[in-house]
Amino acid sequence: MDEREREAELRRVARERFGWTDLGAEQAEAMQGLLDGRDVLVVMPTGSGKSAIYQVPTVLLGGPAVVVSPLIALQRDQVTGLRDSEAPDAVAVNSAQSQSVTDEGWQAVEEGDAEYLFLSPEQLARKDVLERLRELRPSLFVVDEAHCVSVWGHDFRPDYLTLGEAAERLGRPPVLALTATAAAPVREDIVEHLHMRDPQLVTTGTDRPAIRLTVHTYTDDPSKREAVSRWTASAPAPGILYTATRKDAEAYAERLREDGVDAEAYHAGLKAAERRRIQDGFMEGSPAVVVATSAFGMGIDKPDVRFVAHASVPGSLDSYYQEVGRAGRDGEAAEAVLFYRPENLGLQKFLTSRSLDTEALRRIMSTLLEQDAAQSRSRTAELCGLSRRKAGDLLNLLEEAGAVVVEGRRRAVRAVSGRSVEEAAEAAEEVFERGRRIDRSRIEMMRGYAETPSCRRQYLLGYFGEQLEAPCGHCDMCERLADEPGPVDAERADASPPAGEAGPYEPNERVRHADWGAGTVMHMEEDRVVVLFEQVGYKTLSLSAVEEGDLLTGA
DNA sequence: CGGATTTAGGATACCCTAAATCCGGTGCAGTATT
Repeated sequence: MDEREREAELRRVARERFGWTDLGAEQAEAMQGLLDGRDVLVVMPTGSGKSAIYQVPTVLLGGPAVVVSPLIALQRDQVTGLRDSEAPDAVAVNSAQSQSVTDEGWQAVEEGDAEYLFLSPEQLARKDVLERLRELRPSLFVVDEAHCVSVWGHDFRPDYLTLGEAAERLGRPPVLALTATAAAPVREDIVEHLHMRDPQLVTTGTDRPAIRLTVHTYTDDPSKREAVSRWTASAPAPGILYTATRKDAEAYAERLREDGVDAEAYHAGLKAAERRRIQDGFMEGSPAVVVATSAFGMGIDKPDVRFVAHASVPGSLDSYYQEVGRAGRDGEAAEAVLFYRPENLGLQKFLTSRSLDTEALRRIMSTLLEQDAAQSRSRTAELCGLSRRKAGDLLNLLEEAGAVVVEGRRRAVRAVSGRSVEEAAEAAEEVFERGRRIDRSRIEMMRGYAETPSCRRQYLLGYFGEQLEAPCGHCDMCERLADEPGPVDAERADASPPAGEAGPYEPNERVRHADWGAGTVMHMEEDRVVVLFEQVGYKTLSLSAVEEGDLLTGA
């Protein structure tokens, strides 16, 4: 079958089984890649039909799709959605449902009555689950919300880092990773940890032009709180106000209710039933405003959210834009307002300051070196007197450092010979430190966005590796510069070098720094350049200093 | 890292200031307890 016939097949299935008559070019491109047996990384905004990309090809490939989904609530929604349609059925395997439901689910897939199987990464860390999946001969391995690999894998949910092994264990079908936003380091993490091979990248672009970007800066806490409350109370609902802590979520929600706003707090400290009630209510229109920690939002696809405000800075532009992206999905005007105090970055620094048990790291390495054969992860934990969780974290680091390899059949771990315990431990420590440096540099990029003297959107898109040629005209900086009397406004808001007079560096250009090594130019301003270095993360350099010291060379 | 709260201490007779301490986000799964 040639390419044209396959596309016709895809369109036919999309129409007949799913009722979709208009496949987008990017959707079709990604589906074709999968049918060709390729790995595909898709970066597309939520609501643009990412799920279709695996749902349609699964029908043609003749084997179920294994879909990794981070939240049980999300799995439930997707299963229900597919059951209510003409499309093939779906089932989920997780701890929140009874054993009998899970058994029926497995059976349905085994008998061909269901084509999609939703699971968490934790399920895929289980030997029995992998074994059963392998016998199903899955046709696709799909990772939904794939940025979680990078955002959660390194500490919060380490099983995200072993999904690549899991895919291999169950027969290594084509791997599809889906996410709405992913800057370069996040994409690299996804590709590396899912063991993707020469993945095809399909993206529709990150920009959401209808969202107006604004930052308000405050020096003291009380005036910021007052401004947040007032602004939110008068903003057109529905909307989401993000806070950094649970306590703040409660406090702002209460204050807003006093001001007559239909607002409720949402965070992971609430009972499950309460959370569901608030989320469902928000979808239906009440509460009109949800005041939430980062716990709120994944899987929320409400088209008419009119604002997403942040009472405090998040720890990265990745998180910020992920949250902002929940506004204005209907394409109508929406507001993204950040209430900024530089001091609030301190909390984010705390939250990213994990520590490393260097003693346990050495213990694992020396124990593994003493073994004749590869050991399972849990056996390794036992031998070293560590919890499975902690040993797993450390093994992930050692693996990334190349000191430990995972052997196919049992996912068993073995120390690479020829390296001393000390060398291996130091290599793993370096991997850890690199992660910490990158986390820190992400916080600095968040600061950079809040403090940029030029167009916010240009800064934001530059961070995601996309270039906006002219200032957007739809952010507070563009508007501020336009309001000030003076010559040609657009030109003044445009901090990038004038056309025809190209700056010394081009976005996406590879460069090398004397101390920081290799990197990629992400964003240019009149007198500064933002570079993403592989080893130290994002750095903002002054162009004059760079030129004087001859700090950057082409790579 | 910074904000909120508690504790200690000095100076004065009830209170104020400074230092010390604590706390902060995201979910799965499996186990113990009603």
